[in-house]
Amino acid sequence: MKKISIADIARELHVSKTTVSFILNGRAEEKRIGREVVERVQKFIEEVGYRPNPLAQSLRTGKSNIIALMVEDISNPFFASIARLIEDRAYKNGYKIIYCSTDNDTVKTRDLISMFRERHVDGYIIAPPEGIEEEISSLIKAKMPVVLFDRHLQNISTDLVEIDNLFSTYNATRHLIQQGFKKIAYITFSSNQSQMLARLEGYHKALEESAYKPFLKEIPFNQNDDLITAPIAAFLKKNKNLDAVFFGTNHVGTCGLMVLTDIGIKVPSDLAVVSFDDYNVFKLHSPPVTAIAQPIEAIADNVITVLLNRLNTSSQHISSQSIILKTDLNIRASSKMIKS
Amino acid sequence: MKKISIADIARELHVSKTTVSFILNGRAEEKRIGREVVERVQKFIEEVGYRPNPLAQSLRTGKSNIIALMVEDISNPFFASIARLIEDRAYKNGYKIIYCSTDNDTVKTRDLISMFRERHVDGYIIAPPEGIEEEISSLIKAKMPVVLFDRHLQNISTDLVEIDNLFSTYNATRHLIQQGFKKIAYITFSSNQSQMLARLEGYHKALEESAYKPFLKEIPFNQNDDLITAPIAAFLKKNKNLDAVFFGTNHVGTCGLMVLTDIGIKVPSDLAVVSFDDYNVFKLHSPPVTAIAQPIEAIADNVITVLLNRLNTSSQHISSQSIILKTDLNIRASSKMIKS
DNA sequence: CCAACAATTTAAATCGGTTTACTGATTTTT
DNA sequence: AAAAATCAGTAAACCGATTTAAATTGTTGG
Repeated sequence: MKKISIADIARELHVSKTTVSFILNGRAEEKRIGREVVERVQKFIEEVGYRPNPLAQSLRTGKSNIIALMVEDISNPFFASIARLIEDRAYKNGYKIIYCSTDNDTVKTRDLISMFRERHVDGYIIAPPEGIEEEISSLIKAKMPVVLFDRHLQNISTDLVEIDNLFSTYNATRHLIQQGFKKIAYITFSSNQSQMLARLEGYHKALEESAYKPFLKEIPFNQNDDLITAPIAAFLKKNKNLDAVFFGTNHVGTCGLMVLTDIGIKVPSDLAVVSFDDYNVFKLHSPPVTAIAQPIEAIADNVITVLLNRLNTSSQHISSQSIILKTDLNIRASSKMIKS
Repeated sequence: MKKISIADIARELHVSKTTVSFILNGRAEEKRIGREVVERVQKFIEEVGYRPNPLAQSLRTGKSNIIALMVEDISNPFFASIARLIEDRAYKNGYKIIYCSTDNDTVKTRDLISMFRERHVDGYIIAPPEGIEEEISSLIKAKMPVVLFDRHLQNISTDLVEIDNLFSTYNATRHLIQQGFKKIAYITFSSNQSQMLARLEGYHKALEESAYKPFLKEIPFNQNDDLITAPIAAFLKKNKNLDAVFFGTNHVGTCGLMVLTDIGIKVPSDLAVVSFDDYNVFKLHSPPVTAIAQPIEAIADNVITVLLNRLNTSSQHISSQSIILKTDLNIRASSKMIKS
């Protein structure tokens, strides 16, 4: 019992492939296929459970019903959660997701994009690393739907879903200041990605307003936790007089907490902590850690909605939109610190 | 500058498509294509940066260079981490990953498998929900490489990578008993999946050896945290005399910790805690929580190695293998509890 | 009765590769 | 010198759909 093809159906029912194809694609009316023929074909298709070969379809039409999802690292809970939500919506709309982790690696990302192009994926959802402006531009020029999220690229105008990074860190830093903290460090990955720059700027802005001195530690991006904890530990040991520390991403945040636990610094009595992104780790930490919660559901929802709209051709010529979402500052460290 | 096809090359160089195809596929030698021709073609291909259309290739050959990865939930850190490691190896070997979350939903999984079949994916990596024995059998019968992991299915003989679940919980429960705990509860998802049954059995076995009474709470599988925390809270309130609780999965574990925090039960002074799976949440909890660590890297590594071997046709007829990996019991709760 | 037109239906081209089966020329074997 | 084998390469079929352009058949008006 081999797979049955459109030709088999045509032969069996003594009609042409063309007729069957038209019926399959709902163009029977338009193509004035007779009532009786349509019914016969549909009945037969139903009976044998025929499903067209998507590869052949893709080859002919250029559409693959596949969406490429490119994130920094699928094992990062932020991206994993978003991937999950996007996946659900995509499948419900007849699209599959083919994903990959870019590691913020420009060369790798370039390769991946060109592979996806070859495979004729229908659309792209990308948290772009720096330096791939050209490839993205090229995709856009080729009329490919591209939705960026989490960060944007200079001079690239395409659909975008982001959060208000600058305000988020500004606001959280101000919160620390209002709590009486003065020596507030900011520890983050060194990166020129838009969201990272904006976050850093928010921190600086808040400090400047109070004329406080910044304590900045930038760590090279890496997947290996040891290469993150080590510099954090070194930094904290060198700056023992800090009274608060702000972690710029969830990954840095968890690594940071590990260091604090390790070297026996108590939160928040010894050192107040705030982190970007809000996860179980921060909620369950005792006492719980204040964190900036990104609206994961809203981000995923907007991303996939925008992309699906583009794919439905209806909104082909609508100019690209930028959606900026708000974050929540979940204030948790209960014990307010009073510096003498 | 449109995409260039094999026909274009043939025309340009005054050779046949066949010749070009043979050269592309490294069969020039075998097909006795002349040195000079091979070089001319290769040079041209290099120059124009020609890459064959994978869709056309797939259509003809039936191979897609795509691996389907079906997990319970990609946003679960256990699966996300494994996905990440698998992804790396797959891409390095010229395969792409198309993934989906099954939600342990039989119907959904069935649909997904049939979609993947239509798309002619080359191999499957599956953490199977119950009730899809038939589909898996059918895949195997069709000579599709299938690697199951995390759990297995009754009467299905295919490659498998698992951990020693029974021993893991047995061992951890014994550890609790040795610490002097007597009323040890086990909270888990209600499930007939092999790994869940084995874990439960390990717990029971250890208790029986000491003739202790089991306290079991099974919660319906769900993605929604509220539907997990609520029953846990209810259970704990009903059984105030417990002195230890064992969480059967990382998800139940994190939800469990939330409940404990919520209702103000101190770990481990009020209640000792052990969880299956070891994550930041448990490491960073203060005091840190004892947990069973699955060897994520080893699991991913074995899974993809086995699959890649199968795909390399060489090991076509080698009978299927089951790999059972060991876990680590990371003992953390320092304060030993002395019951009077 | 024939042209014009509409209503159905279809042959054939196409997408871009791979593979089978074959050709024509040269060389070796018998 | 005829037959067989080797060499170098190619035409055409094929994978399974979509789509264009055209062919049939039936109807109507002049």
